[in-house]
Amino acid sequence: MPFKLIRHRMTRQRQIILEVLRGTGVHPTADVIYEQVRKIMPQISLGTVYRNLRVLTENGEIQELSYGSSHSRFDGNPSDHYHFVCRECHAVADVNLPVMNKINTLAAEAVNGRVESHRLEIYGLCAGCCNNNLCAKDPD
Amino acid sequence: MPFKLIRHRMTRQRQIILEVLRGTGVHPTADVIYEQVRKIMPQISLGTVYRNLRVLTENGEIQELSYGSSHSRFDGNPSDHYHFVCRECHAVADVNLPVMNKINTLAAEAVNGRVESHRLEIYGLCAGCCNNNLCAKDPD
DNA sequence: GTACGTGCAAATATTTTGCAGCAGT
DNA sequence: ACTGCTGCAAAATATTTGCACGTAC
Repeated sequence: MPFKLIRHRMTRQRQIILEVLRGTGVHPTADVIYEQVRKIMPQISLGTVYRNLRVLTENGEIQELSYGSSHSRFDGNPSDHYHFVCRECHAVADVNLPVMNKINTLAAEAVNGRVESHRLEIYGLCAGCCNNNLCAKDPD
Repeated sequence: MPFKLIRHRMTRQRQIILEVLRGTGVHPTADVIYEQVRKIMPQISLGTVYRNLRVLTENGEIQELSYGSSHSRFDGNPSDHYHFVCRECHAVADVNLPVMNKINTLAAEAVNGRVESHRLEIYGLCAGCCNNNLCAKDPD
């Protein structure tokens, strides 16, 4: 038997992590999630947060986003959608733009292999950073 | 004077790193670049490779790509283009698809702030992994 | 009862940085 | 000569993991 079916359990830790992620509009990093969850369950460990984020991602209940280099961010909304990333404060927000399935069709002609999905990120300045006079200047 | 102009020097190390990046079709990680450069200049240090990758990225001479979580990859082609990422072997390849500027226009209407650019990644199975019978199965 | 999950702490992996001497312009 | 750059090694960051005990099912 090459594959073993793991029967995941819904522990209190996993449940709280999921609730925190679903209840926030920002797309927090693992340690921000850790801090949030600790307010509800102070004894949780960071390792548990990472393990659960992995399990939830593999289950398709949340999604992992990685922009810039360093740390990952997580999104409690598992459905396919696009993101906006602020080049100044690095905030990540959902973009209210329909998913363009046509991109997969177009890409399939240009790629040697099988196209399954795509990921689109919009970059720029968020409203907050824009108001800090940054929008007066040209982009770097 | 809030900004200081740094006058970068073209050292032999920087030059070799740039040549290695421009001479490869793959999009290598920092330590792969390090190994390549060491064949030409064995005494170079990993810290120098990281410092130069940063400077070159800031200068717009190369670009940094980050998919999945862990390590960054670098692309010796600084012009705007899209990438294909294999979900199995994580190889990254250029996609021969024109840049769709219209996406910025569309996004500008859906975003609160200033849209400057976008990044598009196509996901799927590369030709090699496809041939390993993986294309017979449905995606996970 | 079984075996997945947890907290803790140590281990990994990746990237950054302080420092004294080196080298591009 | 000025100041950025280098190699080295240590530090900082982010994430993973071994282990013994705990708990969902």
